[in-house]
Amino acid sequence: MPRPRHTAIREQIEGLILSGVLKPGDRVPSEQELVAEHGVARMTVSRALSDLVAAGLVVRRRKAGSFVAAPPSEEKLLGVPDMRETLPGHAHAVLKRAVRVASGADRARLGALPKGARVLALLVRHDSQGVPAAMEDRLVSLDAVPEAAGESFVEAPPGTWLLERVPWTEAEHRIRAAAADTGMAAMLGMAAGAPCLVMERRTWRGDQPVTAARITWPGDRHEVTVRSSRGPLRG
Amino acid sequence: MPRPRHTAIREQIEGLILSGVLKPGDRVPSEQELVAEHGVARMTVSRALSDLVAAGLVVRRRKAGSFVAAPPSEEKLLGVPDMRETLPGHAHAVLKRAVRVASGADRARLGALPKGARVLALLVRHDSQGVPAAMEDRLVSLDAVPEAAGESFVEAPPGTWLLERVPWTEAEHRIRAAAADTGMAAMLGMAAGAPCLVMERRTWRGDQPVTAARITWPGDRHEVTVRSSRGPLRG
DNA sequence: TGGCGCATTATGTCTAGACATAATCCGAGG
DNA sequence: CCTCGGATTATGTCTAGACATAATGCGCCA
Repeated sequence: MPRPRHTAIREQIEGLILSGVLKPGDRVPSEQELVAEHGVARMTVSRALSDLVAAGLVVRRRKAGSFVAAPPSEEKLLGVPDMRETLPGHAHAVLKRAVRVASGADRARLGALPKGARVLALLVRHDSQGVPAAMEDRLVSLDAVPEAAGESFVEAPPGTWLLERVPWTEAEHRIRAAAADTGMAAMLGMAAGAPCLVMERRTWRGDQPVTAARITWPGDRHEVTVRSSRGPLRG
Repeated sequence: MPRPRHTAIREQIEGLILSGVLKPGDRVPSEQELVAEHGVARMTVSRALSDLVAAGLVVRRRKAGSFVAAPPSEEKLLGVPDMRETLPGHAHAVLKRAVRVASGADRARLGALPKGARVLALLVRHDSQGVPAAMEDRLVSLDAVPEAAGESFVEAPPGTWLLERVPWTEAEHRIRAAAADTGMAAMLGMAAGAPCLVMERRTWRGDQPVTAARITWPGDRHEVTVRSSRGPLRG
């Protein structure tokens, strides 16, 4: 079958959003404009926009128009709540911060990077009411997010900061249990060898790696929740 | 706005699928039939069916018709692979099997059950190439799945068996790290106190609890992977 | 009996209209 | 300057057609 026209229209707008040309809150072309641009009936562009709504990339408001949707909260991405929202009395401290040319190990964590690409490496401790709650060891590709090089991450922790700025297309989480080594145990105020929940999260924009984070939680202080549902749908 | 007609049509079919009247592989009414039944234009029922396809409840084949989709594999539910597919040389053994009236503890795990409801309690060990790989402690509500009472679970482990038969609408996973107690350590062939990944999965059909499983993996032999993506969409 | 090709059929996409509805914009009146 | 209400506008839904396409299955022919 020839490629449906509504698919072409949808992909054009997807491209604008995922490439960053259109940012959250920006207006996307109205039905009228798309009808004129592509020379199709209104139902056809309506279908394209409806599909984008279903995918969560676009929100539409009568009379106002169609807009790029805010990216889903980390909460929705996986049950991993945004730390600032969930941990009571959350604070964080940036323990290390370095910009460097990606090493072999960095490449292994982030995936295919161009030769000589620079990365930002961060080590952050998250506290809840003065008690250490998690350690975050993160790499950010400066190819994908150049503006991260000038960010101190004092205001917002890197997870939150990135999620607000960088549109992503793909995310992977790997969760395992591990025993705390002595360094980790000291930083988290727990016994060496005690069980920890280790989560590695990687995100991509298209084929381009964006960030890789390893977050370690004391096993007795945290759990990850994932909820999924199958129909009835929104609507 | 008055309730859209395509929504009413969609929900009618959703109801047939989720209530179990239509099972995976069954034919759903054709566009023609729905047009005649509801007195609407074909595009309207087409929209309803398209939404069901997007939700993964229905698959459509030209000339053949529309059919109830096979439920997603456990693989897709969460990155938790179906044990039979992923563990090389998988075998399982039912260690305990009991039918009883739900106790207070059973109620706490499964959620709201009618008074006097019966449950099936199972304890299953999963092996990979002769080595213990996981312990599964599961409750099944016999209100939701009466046919489970007569099933031995020798052929297929309970997770696989249930997934093939019971349509679900909601699933929740909680993942945490814990130290193995002596009993668990003995059954899994690991040291007491060693880290384990504990996953509790609960599923519902509508408001009705279906099953609750607690699966314990040795921390060094397993990890859970979750992948999510945001557009480009299928199609 | 067996295999091939074509008619049939259900879905997939699209059009050019129509009316409904929510929300914004803007002007009139206070 | 502020507020209320109506005109405007973009989206939401729907119709009655149309043509395209894939796949089934039947009949024809060997």
